[in-house]
Amino acid sequence: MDPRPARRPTLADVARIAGTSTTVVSYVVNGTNRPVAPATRERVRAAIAQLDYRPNRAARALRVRSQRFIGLVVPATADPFYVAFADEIQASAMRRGYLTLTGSSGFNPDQEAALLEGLVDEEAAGVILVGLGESRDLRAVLESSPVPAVFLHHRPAGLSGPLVTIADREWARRATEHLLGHGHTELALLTHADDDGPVGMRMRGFRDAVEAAGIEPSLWRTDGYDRQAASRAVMTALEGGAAVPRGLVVTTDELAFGALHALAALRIDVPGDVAVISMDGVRETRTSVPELSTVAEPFAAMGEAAVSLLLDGDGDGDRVFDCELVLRDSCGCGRYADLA
Amino acid sequence: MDPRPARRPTLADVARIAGTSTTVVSYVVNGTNRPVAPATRERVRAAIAQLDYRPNRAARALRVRSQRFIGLVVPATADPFYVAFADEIQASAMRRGYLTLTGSSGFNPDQEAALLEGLVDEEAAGVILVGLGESRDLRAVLESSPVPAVFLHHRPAGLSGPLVTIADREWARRATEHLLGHGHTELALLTHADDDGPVGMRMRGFRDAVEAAGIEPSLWRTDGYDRQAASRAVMTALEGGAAVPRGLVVTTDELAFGALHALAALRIDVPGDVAVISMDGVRETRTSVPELSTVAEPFAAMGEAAVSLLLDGDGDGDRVFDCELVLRDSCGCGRYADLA
DNA sequence: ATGAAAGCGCTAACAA
DNA sequence: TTGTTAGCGCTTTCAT
Repeated sequence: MDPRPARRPTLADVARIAGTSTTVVSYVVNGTNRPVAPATRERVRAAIAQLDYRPNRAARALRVRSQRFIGLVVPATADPFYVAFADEIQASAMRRGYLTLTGSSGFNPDQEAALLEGLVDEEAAGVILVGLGESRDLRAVLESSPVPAVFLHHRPAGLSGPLVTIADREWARRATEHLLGHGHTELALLTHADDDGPVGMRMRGFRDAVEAAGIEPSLWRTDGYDRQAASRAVMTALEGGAAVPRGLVVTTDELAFGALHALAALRIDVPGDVAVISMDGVRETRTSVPELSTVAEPFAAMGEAAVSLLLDGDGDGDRVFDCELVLRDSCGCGRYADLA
Repeated sequence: MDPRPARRPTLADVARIAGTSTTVVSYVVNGTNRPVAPATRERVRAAIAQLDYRPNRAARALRVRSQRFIGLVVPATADPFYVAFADEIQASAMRRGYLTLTGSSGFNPDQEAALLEGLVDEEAAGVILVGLGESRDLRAVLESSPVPAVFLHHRPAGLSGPLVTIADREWARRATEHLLGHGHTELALLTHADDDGPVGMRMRGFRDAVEAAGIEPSLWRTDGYDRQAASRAVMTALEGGAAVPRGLVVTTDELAFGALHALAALRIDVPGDVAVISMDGVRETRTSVPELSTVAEPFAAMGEAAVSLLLDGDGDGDRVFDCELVLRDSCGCGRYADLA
C-alpha cells in the first residue's frame, strides 16, 4: 500500500559504487578543499546521481555539532513588521542552503526562552533574535550555548552579539518634523512602550522635534502592541473628550493601522482633520485606507545583513541602516490627495 | 572573553553520576514504558538536574530517524491568512514539544519543492502543507520519503494524505446569498484563480447563488494573489468603464483588502455605494476601513487538527470544519453603520 | 591522492 | 530490573 523506499542510500553505498572510500566521497560531497583526482571526482558524482544520494543531515550534525538551519525568534507573526523581516531572512538563509526555524513568542518571555532553548537543543547553526524584550532566562541560555546569535531591530540590555538596526530616534524626529512642516502645531503621539528599546527611542525622537518647535503635544498610550489595542486607545482618548489633534505621529505601522480604524469609525477624516505618519514601512502601508505615510526600513538589506553576520562570519560590529521617508495620503502628500 | 562551556554533559555522564547504565538513563529521559526501579529513577533524575543535562537531538535523530520538529510550507507569509494557520500550528506543535520549521514558497513551485526536500532531509517528524498548488516534484519528494504529510486548506490532485479544510463552495454560496438578501441584484465577483482548489470552489459557490437568483454577475479577475493585484484589478475595471456593482463578493480577505483600497481611492463608498463581503476571517478584517464582512474559518481548531493528525496519529480521514458568517460594516451590517 | 578506522551521543536488542 | 554492546551515517585524523 505504502511504497516506502527500502533505505536511503548512504555515503558507503556511494563509495562502493564509485569504487572508492567514504572519505573521498565525503570530500566530494562537501566540496572541502581537499585534493581529489578529477577522474575519481567524476565517478563519485556519477554514483551520487545514480543512487539519488542525499546526505543524512542528522549524522552530519552529530559530527560537526551544527545543523543546516538557523533559528528565528520574533515577538509576533501576526504583526506584518516582523513578517517582513522573517521573509527576507528566510530567503537569505535559503540562498546559502539553510532553512529557517521560525518561532513566535507572542511577547511572552517564557515562551521566548523556551523557543530559544529548543533552537539550541536542535543545534541550530545560529539564531536571529528580533525585537525581544529583556529576560534573564535568555541570557542564561545564550551564554551557556555555542550557538551564535545576531540581534535585529533591538538588542536587550545585558545580551551580547552584533545588532542590525536603524537610527530610530533620528528618523522619528524627521517624521515629526515633516508634520510640523505642514504647519500643524497641535500634535499627538500614539505609542505603546516608553523603554530603552526602539519604540522608546522613537518617542525621544518625537520629543526632540516638538521641543525644538516649542510645542506641547498630547501623549496617547496603548495597552498592547497590536492594532486593536491602538484602536481602543484612540477611541478612549477621543470619546473621553480629548481634542482631535491636527497631526498624529505613531511609533509603529501596526499601531497606526489601529488609529486609522478608530478615526474612520469616529468619522474623523484623514488627512483632512488629522494628518497621520508612522514608522516601519510595512507593505500594507501601500494599500491601507488611506495609504499611510511612514518611515520605511530597508527590510531586505537588513535581513540579508543579519544572515550574513551569522553565517558568513563577516565582522561582528553593529550595523545601522538608512531609512526612507515615504509620503502618502495619510499626511496629505499622497497621489490621491487631489481627488478629495 | 567567551565562556564557552567545556562540553555538554552526555547520557554517559549522567549514567556515571547516577551509578547506572546509559540504558536506564535513556529509559528515564524518554519516559518509555520500560520498567525502572523508583529509587534508580530518582538517582537518575538528580544526576540530570545536577549536570543540567539536555539530550542531544541530533544523536537521537540519527537513531530514530526523526527530529522533534515539524515542517510547515505555506505559499506566502505576507498573507495574513496563512499566518493565521502558521501561528496556530506553531502553538499546537509546541504544546507537544515540537518546534515548527516554516517555509514560504512565494507561490513558486520550485521553491516549494526545494523547501519540502530540505524538510525531508532534516528528517522533520512530519510536514503540513498549506494551500500548495500542483507539482510533479512535490509528489516525487513526498512519495520517496517516510515523512508523513497533512494538507491544510487544499490537497492538490494526485497527492495523498489527510486534508483539513472547510466547505468552500457552500460558504461562498451563503456569503453571496447574504448580499442577495440585502436586495442587491447587480453583483460582481473579484477573484484570482479558477481552478479545482478552494478559490475555484468558492467561485462555484458564488455561481450557485447567483444562478439560483437568476442574476448575471460581473467577473473581475486579478493577476496575482495579493491585495495590490486586487487593487489594480478593481481600478482597471472601474476606470475602464465597468459599472459600479451594488454588491461585491471577494474570494479571499487578502483580495478584499485590495478592493477596499481601490474603492477608497476612487471615492466609492463602502457600503453606501457597494456592499462588500469576502472569505477567510483573518484578524485584520476587524480593523480594516471599513471593517470587513467575511466568512470566518476556525483557524485554531483547524491548526490543532492538522497537528494532531500528524503527531497523535489519530485517524487519517479528512476533516471538514464549520465556519461563521461574520457581518460588519463593509456590507452595511456593522456596528458603525448608524454613525454614517 | 586515497583509505582505514575512530568516534559523535543515543537507542534498543539481547543477555544477565 | 539492569547492563553490555552494536550500530545509526558521517567527518576527520593519521597512515600510506
